[in-house]
Formats: sequence, C-alpha cells, structure tokens
Amino acid sequence: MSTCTEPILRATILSMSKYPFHEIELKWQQYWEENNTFKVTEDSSVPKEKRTYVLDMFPYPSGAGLHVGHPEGYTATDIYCRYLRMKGHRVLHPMGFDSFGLPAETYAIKTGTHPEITTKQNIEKFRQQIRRLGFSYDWDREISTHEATYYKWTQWIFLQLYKKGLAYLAEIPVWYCEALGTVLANEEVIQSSEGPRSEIGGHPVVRKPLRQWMLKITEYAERLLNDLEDLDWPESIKAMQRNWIGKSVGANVRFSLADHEGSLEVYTTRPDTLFGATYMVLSPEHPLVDAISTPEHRAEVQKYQQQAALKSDLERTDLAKDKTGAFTGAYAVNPMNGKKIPIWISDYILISYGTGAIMAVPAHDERDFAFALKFGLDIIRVVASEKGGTVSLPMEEATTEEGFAINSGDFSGLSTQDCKEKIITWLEQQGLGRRAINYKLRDWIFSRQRYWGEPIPLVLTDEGAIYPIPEDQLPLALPMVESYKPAGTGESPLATVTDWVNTTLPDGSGIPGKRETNTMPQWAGSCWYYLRYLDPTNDKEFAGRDKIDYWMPVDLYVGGAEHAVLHLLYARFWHKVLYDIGAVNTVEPFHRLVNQGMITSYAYQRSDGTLVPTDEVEEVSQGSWKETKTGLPVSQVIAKMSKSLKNVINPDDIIQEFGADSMRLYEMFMGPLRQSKPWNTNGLIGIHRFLDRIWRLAEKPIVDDQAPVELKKSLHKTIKKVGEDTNSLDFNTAISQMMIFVNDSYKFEHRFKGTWAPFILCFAPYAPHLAEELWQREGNKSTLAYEPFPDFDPALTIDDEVEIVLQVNGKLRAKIMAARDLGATELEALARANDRIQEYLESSQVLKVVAVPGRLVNFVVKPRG
RNA sequence: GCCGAAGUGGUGAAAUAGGUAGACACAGAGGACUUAAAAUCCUCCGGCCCUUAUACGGCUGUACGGGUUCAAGUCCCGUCUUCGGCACCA
Repeated sequence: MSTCTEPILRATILSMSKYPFHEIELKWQQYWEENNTFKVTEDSSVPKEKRTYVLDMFPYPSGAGLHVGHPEGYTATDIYCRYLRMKGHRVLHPMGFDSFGLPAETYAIKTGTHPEITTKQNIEKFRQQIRRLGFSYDWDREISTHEATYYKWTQWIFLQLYKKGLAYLAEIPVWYCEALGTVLANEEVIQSSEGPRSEIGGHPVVRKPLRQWMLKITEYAERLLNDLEDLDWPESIKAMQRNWIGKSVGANVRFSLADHEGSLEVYTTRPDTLFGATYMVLSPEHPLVDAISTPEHRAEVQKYQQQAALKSDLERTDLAKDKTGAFTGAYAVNPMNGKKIPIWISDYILISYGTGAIMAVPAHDERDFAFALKFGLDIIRVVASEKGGTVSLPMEEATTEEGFAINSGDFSGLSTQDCKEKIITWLEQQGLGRRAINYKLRDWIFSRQRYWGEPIPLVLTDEGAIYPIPEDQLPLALPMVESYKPAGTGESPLATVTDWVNTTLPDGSGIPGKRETNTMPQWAGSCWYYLRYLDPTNDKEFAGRDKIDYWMPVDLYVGGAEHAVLHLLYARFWHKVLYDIGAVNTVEPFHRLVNQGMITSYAYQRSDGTLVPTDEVEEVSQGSWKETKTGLPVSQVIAKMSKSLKNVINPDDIIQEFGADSMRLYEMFMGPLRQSKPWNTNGLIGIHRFLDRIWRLAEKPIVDDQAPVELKKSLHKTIKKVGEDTNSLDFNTAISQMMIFVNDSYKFEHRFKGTWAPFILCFAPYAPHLAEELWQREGNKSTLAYEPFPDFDPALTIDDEVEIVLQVNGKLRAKIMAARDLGATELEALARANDRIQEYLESSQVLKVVAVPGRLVNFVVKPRG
C-alpha cells in the first residue's frame, strides 16, 4: 500500500480504537518515574549469576531526533530486562548520549549557536522520545560524553595510555578532509567510484602529511585477534574484525644489492616461492629509491614518484588496476640462486605495509603477474599442483594455490607448507631472513582538528617537549571560542584561542608552553561509557572498583552492525589497556553481542532501475504499482529509509497514532531481531488490534471458577513459550503465542481468575503500560515490574491426544487422533485399521513400516504382482 | 575477486536431535450484526486438476540441479540470485 492512502488508514484506526493508550501510557510513565521503579543499586546478597548488565548502544543526539531503528534494539533489551527482573535478576540497564560530534559543530559554524546549546536541546528531545516508549532505564545513571564530569575521565584514560607509551606524535600522511576541516581515521574513509570520500557527508578527502596523535592499537593486535575466540558475538562481526586486523604470517628476507652497499628487506607470506622471484618492487616512497636509482633512470623514477604522490588521493586506490611503474636501473641478488634481478618502483606497493618493498613472484601472485606481463619481466614457475609435476609456459594466469616446489634447487619436491618452513630455517641459518608477522591494522589516528571534542590534556614547549597535565588538574575544560571554523591550516579552531593556548608548564616552573589544540575523535567517549554507567557521579575514579567487580562484564550488548570494526574494536582496545593497568576485572568488555537488523522501507523502482519517491506511486491492483505522473508500471523493492524516497517513518507519529505499546510490539513482531526487515504500517494495525482485543477482553466479567482445561493448557503453553522465546530474544514467536492465547480466550464469555492474572504478567515485558493498567484494575496496588514471572505446569503444556499422520510411501493419506505416548505396535495396528490406509494396503505388499509414537506411521509398499 | 548472512504464499514470517510445510499477522474473499458504513465477531484463503458447484480426492510445491533416507525447507555435493563487509595488505 502506498503512503498516499495512509491518512485515511490512520483515521480509520483512530475511530476503531477503544483503548485509551495515551492516557494509560503517560500515566504509567509518570508512575515509574515518580516511584523510581527502575532504579538499581548493588546488593551483595544477589548472587553473581543473577546480576545482569544489559547495554544498548547509546545514540548520538542528532537534530533529527530518534529514528525507527533506535527503538528496535532498545525495545528488545527493554523486554529482556523486564523479563529478567520478573525472574529475580538484578538488572543494570542504563542510557546516555554520545554527545560530542561533528553535526553539532557543523551547525555551530553555520549558525553561530554554541554546540553545547544545540547538544543540550537535542539530548532533551531524545530523552523525551525515549521516555515516551516506556523503557525501563535507570535514569539516575544517565551520562553525556560532552559533560566535563564525564570527559574528565576520558582525558584521564588518555593520560594512562600516554604513560604506557601507547600515545605518540607522528608526522604522517593522513586523510584530510577540506570540507570537514579535519583529519579522518582510515576507518572513517570510504572508497567510492569517484575516489576516497569521508564516511560522514561523502566529501572528498586527500592524503596530507600532518602532525597527529596516534594510539598504538597495533601493539594489541594479537590479543584483539585471539580474544575474539571466547566472545559470544555474531560470527560475521568476528570475521570482520579478524579481517580488519588482517594477520599474516611469513618471513622478512634480505636481498643484497648488486652494485651497491647495503641490502633490501622484503616481507613475503610465500618464502617457498623465493626461487621464482624475478624482480623486486619498491613503494615510490621507499627511502632507498633515491640512493639506488642509476643516473640514466633517475629522471624517469622521479617523474613516477611525483605522479604517484599527486594521484595518491584519487587514482592510486582506483578500481582500474592497470599496473604502472618505473625501473630504477638497479639490481638485487636473489639469495637462493644468485641471479641478478631488476628493481622497480610501483604504486601497487604500499609504504605502510610490511617493509614497503616486495620480491615479485609473477608466476604465483596475480598482481606481480600483471606487472610482469605489462613490462615484459621474467616469469618462473616454482610451484606445481602435483608432486614431481611439470608445468608449461606461457601461463594464462598466476597460480596462487599451494602445491609442491619445483625449480627450487634442493627444496624441489617439498610441499608448500614444508618448503616454507625449510626455507625460513635456511634463511635464518644464513642470516638472510627471519620469521615475521604482519597486520593490516594500523595505529589509530587519535586527533581531530575540531572544537567539539575532548581537549587532549597535554602542554608542549617550543622545543617539542611534552608535559601531561597532572591528573588532579583534570578536567581540562573546553574553552569558549569566537568562531568554530577550523583555522584552515589544518589546525583546530582552538588554535585561535590564544589565552587558552598559551599557558605555563604544569610542573610549576613557570616556563611558557602551548596547549595541544587537537581534540579527540568521537570514538573516544564511547570507548568506555559502559564503565561510567556503573558509577556515574564518582569524582575520585572513573568508576569504583567494587561497582566494576559487581557488574562487569556486560552480559548483553545490542546495537547496529555498522559499528563492527570502529567502536567495537576501539572499545575492546581501551578495555584491555585498563585491564593491563589493573583498573578493570575482565579482558573483554562485552561478553555477548547481538546486532539488530536494519529497519528498511519499501520503495518503487522504474524499469530502468531508478527509484521513485513513495508519494508519487499508486497501487493499481494487488502487487502492482504505477508511477502516478507517467502511468508507467513500477515494481516494489526494499530500500533504506531516506528523505528523498519519502519513506522515512517517524516514531513520534507512530506513538501519537497507535501508542508506544503498539510501536514496541510491532517492531518485535516484524521478524527476527537480528534480521533486517521492511516497515509496513499495515502490519502495525494487526498489532494494535491485538492490544485492543486484550483491552476488550478485560471488559468481560471475571469469575472465580476453574478455567476450562483447554484454556488452562493454552495459558501454560503460552507461559512456557513466552519465557523461552524471551530468553532467546525470539520476540516475534513469543508474540504469536500470546495472540493464540487471546484468540482462545475469546471463545469464552468470561474471564477466569486463574488464567487472567498470569497472562497479564506474561505480556507485561512486551506491552508494559497496558499490562500495568490491567494489573491495577485487578486490584493490585503497585507496579508489576518485580512480580515473579508466572510458572508453568509442564503437564499442562502437553496434549494427551495428538494427531498422528498416516503415510503410504511417504505421502500423507490420513490423519487419526491417538494418545501421545501410544507405542509403535499399537500405532501400527490403529493405522492398519484405518479405511483409507486399508485401500492402499489391499493392492500392495508392505515392505516396511515406520511408526514414530506421537508423530506418524509410514507404510513402505510396492504394488503386488 | 575474497569473507559473511540469506533465498519459504499476494506480503511480514513460522516450522531444523530429518517426521502433517505455511503457525501468528497483514492484504483478499464470503457471512453475521447494522437503516447504512466503520468497527467488531465468525468462516475460507500456496498452485494446478477432478467436480455443475460443493464434499471427497489427486498431482505439485520451501531459489535451481543432483544425492543420502521409509521420510528432506531441514543433511551432503554443485549452480544461481540478493544483501552486508573487505578489496592491490605481498
């Protein structure tokens, strides 16, 4: 259904709705707030396994307000927390705001409004929206990363990193974004068809050497990789992190130069192919290039270097993988066979990986193969697929598979694995090389040339000496500024605040110094916020150790998959550093991670593949649509919500028209939590109807009589399934089961005391407002939030009589009712007695009978005669 | 190209120690109530065929092609498609 009909739809729903959801929801939200219903404290009598920390990824408070994606994860954790409380758990469930960030600053540049003001307003709006959904957060623990009481400790942690030598200054080529006026981390730059772009805003970025603070995350690469093993995380996220860390094992090998002093070191993962190295390639930035280039080739080499530097921002990572390069005129010596091999430079070799130089084995590496082909370099095969195999030339393409060494002197015949080991050992004995490990992971560029971030608490002298600000002088507050515009020189707007920048050294010597003007990236605040929730007002420590020991690690962390390698890797890194200095009790912060799927929306596509905004389409008949303007048919597709497609759903509108309980339930009923799924307002109506049916059910008179056994059974099956499914976060099927119970209840004129109260408690985690209201109407005086979740009687969840399927050759021929536990022999007898089955058996010979009690009987037959 | 996830009615989806495919819901059809409409309640609802129509029944069906099994959405082999991530990392 296209949205053009939605106003009518909504009017319809409003007129049909009997239950006063607004009144009820506001009433109970106020009750929870006034009674501090969800405030949680540490009680040492609660056993460790009943203390549960359930965490949501906190939002960046943008001006746009809450998106439908936010309530999805938040509802899931809220249902889970409410369920756990009813199961006797002590639950820590906090919320806060990731409130430093670019959009507030961009807005400040445009309007002159201080980011603090807009941030405050946005937080207020977000808080209202989140409260209106009835989530059971302990709001006393709310934190915002931009507040000095919070970033004091972000700065403190930075100083710990600095003290451990994990923070350092470097003048390195970094991604610089003119439009954003700042440097970006590798992870914040995406490759588009037009070249590299900033992830935020899609602005062009260029590589530029600038002075930056770096964090040595690479020092933790191995642990970040290994410790993934024990985490209960989605395999896909673990894979993405492994891939990002990009560990490879190989060897560094030294090649001596033919006509020069010194040598050239390369990194290779295939030392077994050393005999096939027919040339070498250096990165254009490699320090040896100038020294070894011969006079005849120098001009060409320099020209290539300049080209590479110029195009580095665009074409160097271009999709067109046509190889380019220049010959230096110099030669190296292959240590295995003493052959002289030419040294080239090419931009397909990155200065930042390995040693910035490679030995090229064109026969067994695709890139080297393409390069050799283009420049007519030798290709020697040194790996055959079979032992003792021979190979033919020319090759069509490089063979990268493992096999057995050939043309490799004494090493010929060895398997790839074996050969690697033997060659490395040999190199080590000769002093020509050693085992080596490399990671794709780079150190984290930790500074931003922005205003709206945590100031880095350091003072520098003119000579470049660095003085950390003493911990007892933190926080180093962000000063007020006149202009939020970056200085334009690659420096932050803070550089223009001279009376802040110019200070004296913190050692009390009175010697003048300058403050660091870079600020921290947005990721800094979110690296440790889960720890601050534990003890949000502590001004002596970032969090009391007793609180950390009480709650950590986070038992369940729910959020979007878009943070797979950024936030989640950085937070793990900081946590490990804190662990190493003895500040936290676990090596990993988040034990279990669940990614909610994205909520998408419908869009419409023309035959040429272009998309049409939803409001320019109408439905012709079921399942077919046309573009209103042209009358041409369009097809329905699933797309991300976007303003341009006019298919963005605003949670405020949904709550206004259907209520928070409907919104919560619908987002859970749409499909499995982890799966992405399209929003369909029609589906919401079904949920709203369900809640309305509960409301009207409550109007039926209630009696003390025993409920009929079939209703009791329905209830106990419901309690069982809702409990199990809530526990495993399968909310959609839990809701289905509750619908079945309500449908069953409608078969009776009355409600029954024995089934009604347990049912209210059963759905309370899902639609808490409605449940509280109905609970109160039954005469209860206080919240049901801590009432025990009802128990089920296993005997009542099993049907004594079940349908048994009768099959002949695996095909369904009849169904009979039989006792669930009836034995195979008796079942077979019953089946043989069945008329329909007799018809089939009369003309056939029974070869085999499979009888499964409680399930089926299958006769395997063949025609007689 | 590599890694990961997934393909089930008109739609969102259920069901995997292998055992009735489509629970629940939306949309649709029919009926009850109503002066009428909405709302509500009840019934039907994968496709094809048989049948005047029904009932009964038959065939077929979980992306496609094979296989294992008394029995496959579920297990195995191969192929295709979609989505997400990475992409000259030697």
